[in-house]
Parts: sequence; C-alpha cells; structure tokens
Amino acid sequence: MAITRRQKEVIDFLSGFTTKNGYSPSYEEIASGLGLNSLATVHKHITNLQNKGLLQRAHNRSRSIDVLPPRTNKKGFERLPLLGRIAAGQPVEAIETAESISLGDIIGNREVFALEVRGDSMRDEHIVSGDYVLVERTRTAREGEIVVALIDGADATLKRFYREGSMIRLQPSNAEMAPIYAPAANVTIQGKVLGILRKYS
Amino acid sequence: MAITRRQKEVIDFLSGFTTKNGYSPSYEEIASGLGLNSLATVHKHITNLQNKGLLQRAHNRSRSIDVLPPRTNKKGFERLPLLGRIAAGQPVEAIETAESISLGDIIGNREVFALEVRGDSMRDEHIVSGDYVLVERTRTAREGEIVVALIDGADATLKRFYREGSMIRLQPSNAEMAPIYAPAANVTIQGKVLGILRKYS
DNA sequence: GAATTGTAGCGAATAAAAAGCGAATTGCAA
DNA sequence: TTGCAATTCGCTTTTTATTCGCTACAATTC
Repeated sequence: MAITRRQKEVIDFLSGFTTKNGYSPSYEEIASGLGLNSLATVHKHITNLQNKGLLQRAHNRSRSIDVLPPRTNKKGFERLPLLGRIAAGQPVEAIETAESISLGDIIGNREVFALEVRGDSMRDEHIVSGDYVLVERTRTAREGEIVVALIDGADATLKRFYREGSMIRLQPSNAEMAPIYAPAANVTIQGKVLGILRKYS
Repeated sequence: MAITRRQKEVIDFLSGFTTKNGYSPSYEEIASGLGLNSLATVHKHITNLQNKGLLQRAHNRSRSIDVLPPRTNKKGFERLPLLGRIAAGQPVEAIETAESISLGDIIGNREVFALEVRGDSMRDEHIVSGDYVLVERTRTAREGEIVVALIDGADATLKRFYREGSMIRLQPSNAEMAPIYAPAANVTIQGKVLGILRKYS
C-alpha cells in the first residue's frame, strides 16, 4: 500500500520522537511537531496510518502509539563485503579478504539514532558538515568521548567531553574554536558518538 | 508497548535508584523522589508499569521492585532514525526534524563493497586511516569523483580522478602529496566511492 | 466534464484516561 | 504483636483522545 509524503513525515516524526524521549508523543505534541493547528488532523493521520498497518495504538489511550518496524525487507543489502585494505598513501594492494561490515557492527545492541552534522567544529576529527553521526543514547560519557550535549536544556552541540571539577569542558576539534565551559548541572549528555556515515552525492 | 512521559520518569527513577543504592526504593522514597504526596499515586504507577510488563514485584513485599531490561525485540537494526541536525559550529538549534537513514540509502541498487583505508592521502577530504569507504563497482568514473584505481594492474589506490588528454591524473587530497600521472591504458577503475563509514572504538 | 474517493486541513465540544490526593486497611517480618 | 510498608477506597484535577461539521484539493472513474 502506498504512502504519501505527508504520511512519511508523520511516521518519521513519531519514531524520532519516541527514540529521542523514550515515550510516545501526545496528539498536541505531534501537531506542534508537524506544524498542524488541529488535533483532528493529527487524529486522522494516525487513523490512516493505523489502517495501513504502519503503526499500532490502543483506543483512547494516552501516548500509546507504536511505530511498527518497516516491513522486511530488501535482500541482504545491509551487509557489505569487506574486500580488503587500501592504501590511501602509497598505492598498495587491495586484497580480497572475506570479511564484511554493516551498520550492525557499529550499533551492536545499543539504542542508536543519527544526526546530520552542521558546522565545522569537529573538522580536525574529520567530521564535517553533511556527515551523519551515529549516536548511542546514553546519559553518561567518559573522559574524551565525542558526545551530543544539551546546554541549559536548549542548545545541542557535538563536542569532546571533559570533566574539570564541577565544570564540564566541551572541546571542539577545531584549532580556531574555543572550548565551552559550563557547570555540570547545566549540561545534559544526550548520547555519545559511535561512528559516522557519509554519503557522496 | 508505548509508555507515557510520567511512566518513563518513574522507570528512570527506579532504575537510577536501584543502580545507585543496590536495592530498590520504598514507596515513600519513590514519592519523595518524584515529588508526589500520596502513596496511592505511587502504587498506581507501579501497578500500571507492572501491567505493561516493564517491571516485576512481589505482592505486599517491601522494596521488591525489579526493573526489567527493555525488551530488545529489535531485529531490523539497519535503519536509524534521523533525529535532526546538530550544529557542530556554534551551538544552535536543538533536535527537531525526523527522517531516517540506512546503508541502503547510500547503496541503492548498486553493487557495492567496502575497503578499509590506510594512509593519509585523502586527509583533506576527511577520509582517514581506519575509515571504510563504500565503493560501487564500476569501470568508469566522471571527472573529479573519488575512485579506487588500479595502476599497471598491480597497485590499488584511492584518489580523485581527472582526465588530461591521454593521461589520467590521480589526485590525492593532501597538500603534501603529489598527484600520480599515468597513461589511460595503464589505469583501471575498480569503482567509485559512494560514502564512508567510520567506527569509533 | 461530472461525480466520486482519498488526503489534508480547521476549530470546537465531548469523553475518557492518566495523574493526583488523603485516609483507612491489610499483610509481612522482625 | 507490633510497626512499617504496601494496598485499597473514593474522590478531584489535568491531560489527552475522539468526534462532528466544515473547506479544499488532486486523482480516478463514470
């Protein structure tokens, strides 16, 4: 059954919200997230998507929406053969070893989401605008890890994490940029970076 | 099963308390931890969460709550929710939009393999040692694309591809390194780079 | 071209669930 | 057996979902 563009936006919002917060959104939160002014519209969307089998919910229950996993699925596209190592310095051999790699190798068992990077503050780490960072949702981080941090509950940023007494230092990896210092109480860790994914057009 | 915001707060408090203290909290401790004035409310929360299968407890027993680990029913790990954009420069917008991303978005229908990168010749493109490049198997390339090229049938290398008359210029992205020039007849394109994948230990 | 169907949207009124309270009661364990 | 913690009861408030009647548009069918 076909899905409309708007319906995809609704689905993506729902699964994003649930992943981010750990609970499903209310209709009002959905409405404001999608720029809608009427709960009736939200309700209609949810009902349509439920009829299409893309999500489940209990009648008249608050925050009871479950996005169903996308139907399975393309044939084995997810795991790539790893043919060997290539020298990006001196040209060396590309050996055809029989390993493989997939997103699952990065993700493991963890709860992971992706963020698109804007800006250059991690340039010296070779993370640049347009890259997708794969982030494990955790509330803690260890010294020196790259984290997604929320400062004063408002601004999300991608930096290396250091603890200095009762203060947190969020260190950009860009020689031209200064670190951010903030009281530990004002910094919320939203996750730590497990990997990155880059797509060339 | 979906969960409400308050229920998530309760769960988080319970698992936090148990982790910190090694034993589960009494209802009074839960109440004060959550800012509640009535034990009845606590009891209702616990009962609801138990009915949802998120925790276990013995009837009428003190401190007998066990938070169950989130059931990792996830099978299709390959698609990640894309929660939004994050500013890696100045801290800007918080997480808002939502789409999703997976290896399939990069791969599409093509025949793709992966190579592990060694060396620094693509450093200025932010492709560094240890990264995996995702390569479409193809024999042609367009001007300026990043390719895996075989020189004299022997040495594979990762460079940008330029045609200059009957010669090929293979251009490293590293200001300190010189380009490689070779007759077109001696250069075989093995594929072009669609994306990269990086894994942080 | 006209009628029909499905999607997308609005605002207001209604109904139900979730979340809360205080007080009384029950049941385990020391 | 007694004290503390868990349970239950009736009740209120807040939050959330549902429904109704309406407009508009685009695609499909008659």
